[in-house]
Amino acid sequence: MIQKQKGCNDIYGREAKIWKYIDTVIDAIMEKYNYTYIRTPIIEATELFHRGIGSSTDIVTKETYDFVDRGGRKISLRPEGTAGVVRSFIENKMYGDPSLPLKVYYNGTMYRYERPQSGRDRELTQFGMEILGSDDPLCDAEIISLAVNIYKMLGLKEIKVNINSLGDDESRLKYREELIKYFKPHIDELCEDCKERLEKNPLRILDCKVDADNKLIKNAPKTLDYLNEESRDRFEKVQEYLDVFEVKYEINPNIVRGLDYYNHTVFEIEAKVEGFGSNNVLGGGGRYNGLCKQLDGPDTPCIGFACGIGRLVTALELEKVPLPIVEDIDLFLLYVNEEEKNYAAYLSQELRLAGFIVETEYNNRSLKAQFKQAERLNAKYIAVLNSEDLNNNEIKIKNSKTKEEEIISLDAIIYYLDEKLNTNLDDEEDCGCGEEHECNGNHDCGGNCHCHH
RNA sequence: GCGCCAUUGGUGAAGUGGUUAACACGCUGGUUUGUGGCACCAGUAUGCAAGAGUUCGAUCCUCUUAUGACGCCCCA
Repeated sequence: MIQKQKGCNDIYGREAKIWKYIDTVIDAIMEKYNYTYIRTPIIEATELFHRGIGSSTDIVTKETYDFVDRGGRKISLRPEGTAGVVRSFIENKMYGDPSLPLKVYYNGTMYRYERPQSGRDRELTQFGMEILGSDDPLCDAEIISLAVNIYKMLGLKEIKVNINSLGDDESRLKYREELIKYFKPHIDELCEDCKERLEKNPLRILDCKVDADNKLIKNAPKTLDYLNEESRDRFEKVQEYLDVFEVKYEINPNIVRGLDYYNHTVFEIEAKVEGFGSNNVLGGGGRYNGLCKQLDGPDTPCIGFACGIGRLVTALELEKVPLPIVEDIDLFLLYVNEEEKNYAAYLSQELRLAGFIVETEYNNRSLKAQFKQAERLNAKYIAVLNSEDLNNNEIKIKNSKTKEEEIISLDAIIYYLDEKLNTNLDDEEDCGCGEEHECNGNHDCGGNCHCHH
């Protein structure tokens, strides 16, 4: 049997509905914030990622899917979205648009050649947004608050926002040096991984799990102490705007992002819900003012955010967030003979075009089996087509929950269903009492919803 | 790249170095029921991830590979 590739997933059924739902929420809110959708290729020149993300980062040196195409070109599957967006920004000369900043969002598949584990796959879907062409701290705050609002809009409550500032390149370099200077005399007190980090990526030592309680780390110099005045002012400004947006956040000096292109504001949003694996960061981002120039474009200040959809789905499920996912059908049409089957076919089309979710039997199974099928599909109503009834222009409709059965005129069926189904909907809608009561099971919340009836 | 555990039917799974791989659910058919959902009867893995090895004989032992789970590095 041919199996799917390691770390890739087939998404179908209920899970696929959740993914589609998330997409609709994202599209809706991004439209309000006036971000336009951008779609860039999944394959890019390998060089883009080496120059963009940084050739010293693990993500580029050992985690890209690389290949040489038939024309001898070095190609990589994109491991993240920003580099492609910036490439597109430059290549299409979007920087010349007088209406800058450009606000865009993407939503697509990324690939990283990693060992899969909880919350990490080789094929992942990331949604992300970028503002290109503005250095205004308001942009930083907007991106962070927008990210938070998306999580909120989806119904997540247990999230935490961590922010930090790496400062400009000058501050960042100086800090790095100070950090090495600080740890070097104590190298023997660090864990094996940290000894390596000291040269490679000293900032990561601060985030070490083994040495979490190490006094050395707690007393290490903080990024924020090494910001120059300008950087510090801008970080404070970002916080002011965040307060305006009423975003709750924490300053976490240990937030160090993995990609080389970040400077100034960096942030991460983590899931705090019980049960998440060790990878609990839902999304993160930051400012990358140097990237555009690095890729031979004009010096353009930018900021962005990216979020893994897979982890988002996990968070939604762990928090048991009620989702508006349709998992039942309105009507199932049963039949026994060919004449009835023809009518079932005809009627199903009529009712579908009238807006109802209608199913019928395809395999000529026994009536008993058809009833079971109707039950499996969660049909709200069941109609057994009967030649005699049909000749009398009548149809027998049964409510599968109450078991009430009615014989109605065929001409009235649309009106009948409309009334019945909409009545059911009304039961579920807000009735203003604000109380918590038992879920009527008509939607997909696993019985845990807080109905505001 | 490293580590640890796992891989039995549609599903959840029990199990043993040796004739017919337990049980449950599900599914299919039948009986009964004024048209299902209850009950009863019957059927439902020629195979225990793939390959190789040890053995008289392996699903159970060994090795390799693949995949899954989790963790490390790193990261969303």
